[in-house]
Amino acid sequence: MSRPTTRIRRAYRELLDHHGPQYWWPADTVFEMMIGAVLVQNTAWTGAERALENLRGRGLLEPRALAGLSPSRLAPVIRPAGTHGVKARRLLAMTRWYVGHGCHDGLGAWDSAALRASLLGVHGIGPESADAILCYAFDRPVFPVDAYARRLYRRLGVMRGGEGYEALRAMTERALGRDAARLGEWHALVVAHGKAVCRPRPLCNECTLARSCPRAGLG
DNA sequence: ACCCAGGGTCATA
DNA sequence: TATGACCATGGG
Repeated sequence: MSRPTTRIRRAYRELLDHHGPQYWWPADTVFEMMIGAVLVQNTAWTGAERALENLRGRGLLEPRALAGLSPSRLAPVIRPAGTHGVKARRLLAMTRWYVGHGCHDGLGAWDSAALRASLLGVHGIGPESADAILCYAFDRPVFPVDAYARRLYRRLGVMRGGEGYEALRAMTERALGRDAARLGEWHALVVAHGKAVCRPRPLCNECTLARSCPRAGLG
């Protein structure tokens, strides 16, 4: 039995070899990435992407433009992302925060801990969204722990059972190093693997981590 | 007709 | 702190 850090490093190598670089996060600007992080919550990326295109077509990927909208005007625009009522409020809260703190230039100088704490104070931004934003938009070395990561870690045997979000995040950052690009790549690979293996059935037969899928019937 | 998807908030015990 | 209801569309 190897140590958790060793297993995670080995899995990283396997998934990178098998799936290749994922080139995440798909966004042209910091603000667009942040919008995507909210839109994709508990939703397939295809829906978030449609909502994003609707926003783009109306010039609403500009913070100032978006900030001028009411929730009831914004909601129908992002409808394909699902839960559009709550997401409209969340996007506006996040936009107010972003503009109010000087956008990217004003926020870039903050240290990671302060930036994280501030993000968590925004309505609609929880641990995973905050860490995704830190990692992909602000290039900070943090790992966003999602449902796919929990499933994979369980099957890799690096979890005993009730580890919380912070424990898994710390474990991963210890295993892969405090490197934003590497942690971001790992998060993307974990999602790619989860989607390939778990839906609708194992599509990823040659992947040696196929047994990490709870629905694969392999354990 | 289900089940789920790159979560988070809020109320309740 | 720990569950559970709720949000809501689109694809399998």
